[in-house]
Parts: sequence; structure tokens; C-alpha cells
Amino acid sequence: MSTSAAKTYHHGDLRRALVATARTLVEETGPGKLTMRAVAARIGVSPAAPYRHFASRELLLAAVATEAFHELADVIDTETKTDPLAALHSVLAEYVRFALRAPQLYRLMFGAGRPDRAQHADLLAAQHRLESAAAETLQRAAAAGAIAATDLDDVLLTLRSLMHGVATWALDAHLTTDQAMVSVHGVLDVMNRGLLPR
Amino acid sequence: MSTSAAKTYHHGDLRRALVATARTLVEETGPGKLTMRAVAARIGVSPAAPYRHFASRELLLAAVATEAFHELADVIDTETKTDPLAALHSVLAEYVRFALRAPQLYRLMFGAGRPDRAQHADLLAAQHRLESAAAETLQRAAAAGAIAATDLDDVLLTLRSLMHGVATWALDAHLTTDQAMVSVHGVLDVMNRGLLPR
DNA sequence: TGTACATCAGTGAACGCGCGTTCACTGATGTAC
DNA sequence: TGTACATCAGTGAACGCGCGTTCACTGATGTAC
Repeated sequence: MSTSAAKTYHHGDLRRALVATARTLVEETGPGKLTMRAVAARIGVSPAAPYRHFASRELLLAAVATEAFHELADVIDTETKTDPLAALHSVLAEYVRFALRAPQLYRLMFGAGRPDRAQHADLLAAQHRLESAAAETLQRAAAAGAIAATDLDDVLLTLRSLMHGVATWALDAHLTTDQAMVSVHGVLDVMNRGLLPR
Repeated sequence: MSTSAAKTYHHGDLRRALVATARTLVEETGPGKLTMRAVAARIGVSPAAPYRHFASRELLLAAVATEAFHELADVIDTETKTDPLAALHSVLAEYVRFALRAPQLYRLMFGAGRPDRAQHADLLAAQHRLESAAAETLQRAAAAGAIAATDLDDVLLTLRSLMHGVATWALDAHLTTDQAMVSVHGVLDVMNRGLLPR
């Protein structure tokens, strides 16, 4: 547990360093291009060293994803606005902001090549935590009469798709971060009022 | 241009076969995992043969993407419903349907590792054709007063994000195809009426 | 406090693999006469 | 119609590369006495 930069034979905290560095590299190159060798090299350790702590590349990626889910859930849990509609909007905005701040990490969490949930109980639990937090925020807004409660499942799916869509549409280089955050407001405005004339 | 299955030294239509087979393989493995060798092997040709027609892997992928954009634009162009709102809904549904029918192809068109537009004028033109067709459908609906015309750019972005979101949310294995197509209706319903109580 | 020793984190060389791409070639095709 | 030849599509062996992972090892650490 050395905080010094002394170059020792034993790293001291390699497991934590592996997760942190893997996360950085995921962000730099995308989850599909992350290599164990690159992680080891960045830390300054031999290519075989990571295998002392993670038996495979997939396990390392799963650890990174799990950590990220907990972080996003933490952000949502600390949302304390009393007005339920404002709280819902904040949560949605935080979600998009998270995705835009760490696009490749977001891809690791929700994208195509993400680690198989069935293989990683921790990861599954972390994702459930996030989804429950989001669903609760919506339910509170509905209970307060702040949104028209038609079919709440449809509403949840709609919002989820909308945010996922804004986020990934932006990530896939169709929008800059600024454009995206500005447009979240426009998108939510359209969403709130509906497409049809009143 | 042989339609026979005779095994000749010259394939006869290798270029077309490469694009078609690459498309099939993209769908099977994802764009990131497509290999030139696999394409060649599937056709039954040597690993070097594709290079007679495409100087690099990226050029082959760009050709596949270009073809796909034109196909989707064709689908939208043949949409002939006279009611402008119904036409808009049809176009949105077709978009999602396309994505769900060929998820990996969709990823190649819109996803992260897609071929760089700046390098491939054909591809850029094909995508513009699609986007113009979609924008026109929306404008017609707005002109007919079928949707509340606040800021049309916001509306377009909202719909685009929503469809992209539904599509990619489904693709990323969070929804089955059936669930996704059913929920398009729910999502559009929510969208039409808006979140806020009337 | 000092020494012997078990533990185990990290080393570095090596493996087998599949990849994109190149290159000198072979053989089918089609055109000129 | 028949032959010579230029063209060029496809061959197959090879290249250099970077990867995930393994393995026998080395050396730092901490515990027992």
C-alpha cells in the first residue's frame, strides 16, 4: 500500500491499479481494443503480472464495469431535489452527462461487447442497483401527479430509450458534448409537451 | 457474370460477392470482428483475392455501409401514406425495424467504429440521402399541422434519438425483437401525448 | 532483536494463434490479326 | 475459324505484428521461533 513512487519488485496495490488503468485505457481505446498487455505496460509491470489478480481479460473488464455502475448509482442516489419532476429531469440529465463524460466506459456498461451478466454476479447486482434507483425516481414523480401516468412501463422504456439514444447518438460522433447537453433540454421539452398539438 | 455454380479459376463476379458476403459476416460477427480472410474463405477464394477489388478492409466495410444506407433510404422513399402523421410514424417504425432486422449492419452504419465519412464520399452521400428523406417526412407532418411545431430541429433530434435509443437499447440485448417492435408503439404513444398532464 | 523459512507477487521468455497485407506466380479470358 | 499474345483475376506462401495466456523462475515480505 505504498503511496511513494519507489520502484519496488512488488507493486503493493496492483489490483486497484489494474482496474483504474484498465478504465483509463477503455476510455482511450474502447472496450473492444483494450489489451491486457497495454494495461500492464501502462502500469510498468510485466505482461504476466495482471494474471495474478484477474484470471482473464473479461474478468478485468467486468470489474471495471461493476465499479462504473456503482458510481452512476451513487450519483443518482445523491439526487435530493424535493420537486419530483425536477428530480426526474436531474436524474435523466446525470445519466446523459455520465455517458458523455466517459463514452467508452458507457459502451462497456451498455454496449454490444459488454461482459456477460450471467458470468458476473457482482456486475449484475450493480446494474440492478442503478435500474432500481432510476425506476424509483420515475415512480415518485408519477405518484406526485407530476407526469401523466398512462402506462408507467412504457414511460420508463421511453425515457430510457430517449436518454440512451441521445447519449449514444452523441457518442457515435454525431454530436459534440456541448451540443448534446444543450439538446437534452430541448429533447425533454419536446418530451414533456408531446408531439401532438394540445 | 456466371449464375452457375461451376468452380472456375476466375470467380466472375467477385466484387459483388465480396460486398454481399462481407455484409452477411458483419451481421454474424459484428463490424469490429469482420476479417478479410473470413470473407475470402466464405466465398471459397484465396485470402489475397479480395485485394484485387478492395485495397483495404476499411474500403470493403465502407462499401457495405454505403449499400445499406441506400437500402434504408429506398424503404423510406417508397413510403406513400397520404396522412402525414401516419407517414411519419411509418418511417420511424421502418427505421427501427431495419435496425432490429440487421443490428450489426446498423452498428456499422451508425456505431462507433464505423468507416470515416471524410474518407468515403459515396458513404457520406448515401447517409445524407437518408437524413434528407427523414427530415422531409417530418417537415411534411409539421406543414400539415399534424405535430406541434415548436422547434423543428429539437423535434427531429428528439425523434432521432428516440428511435436510435429504442434500436440500440434493443440491439444491446436489453430487449428481444418482439418486445422492441411492440414497444415502439408504446414509446410513440408516450411521445405523442407528452409526459406532462394535459 | 535476529535468523530461517514459507508464501506469493511479479518476471521474462515463450507458446500458438489469427490477422492484414504483399509478392511473385499461374492460368483463364478475350482481342487482334 | 484459328492462333498469338496481352491482360488481369485469382493463387498460395510468406511477412511481421500484437494478442491472451502459460510457465518455470526470482526475489521481497512477513511470520515463527
